[in-house]
Amino acid sequence: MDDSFYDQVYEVVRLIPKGRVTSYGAIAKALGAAKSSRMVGHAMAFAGTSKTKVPAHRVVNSSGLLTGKFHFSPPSLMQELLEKEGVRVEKDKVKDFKKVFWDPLIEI
DNA sequence: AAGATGACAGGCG
DNA sequence: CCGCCTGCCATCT
Repeated sequence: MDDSFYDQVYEVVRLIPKGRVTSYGAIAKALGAAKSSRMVGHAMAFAGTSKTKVPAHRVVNSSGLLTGKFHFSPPSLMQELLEKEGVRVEKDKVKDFKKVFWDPLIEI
């Protein structure tokens, strides 16, 4: 569980600048596995248990929806962290998603 | 080895 | 605009 697919995801997520968010599909694409978007999400679930600290709260689905907020403790933590970083969140959705969206393909 | 699962994505009604 | 179904792929039991 170290040099696995998840580790690749963590690296990308860790590169996400503060106040920015990205989508699972974008990360999957950056890893060269656009169809493995689900694996990205699964990797995030392990992010909290993984040795490496991963800002999973900066990762949302393609609609900017905080799908995995329930995996946080408390679930509201995800939204709070985002707002604290300057990301507007409304109804579990990222406001101005296009503005705060960070494309790993461009950075990497 | 086979089946079930999942923080998704895209398409359809 | 919202909700449901299917596809995809890696991991786990």
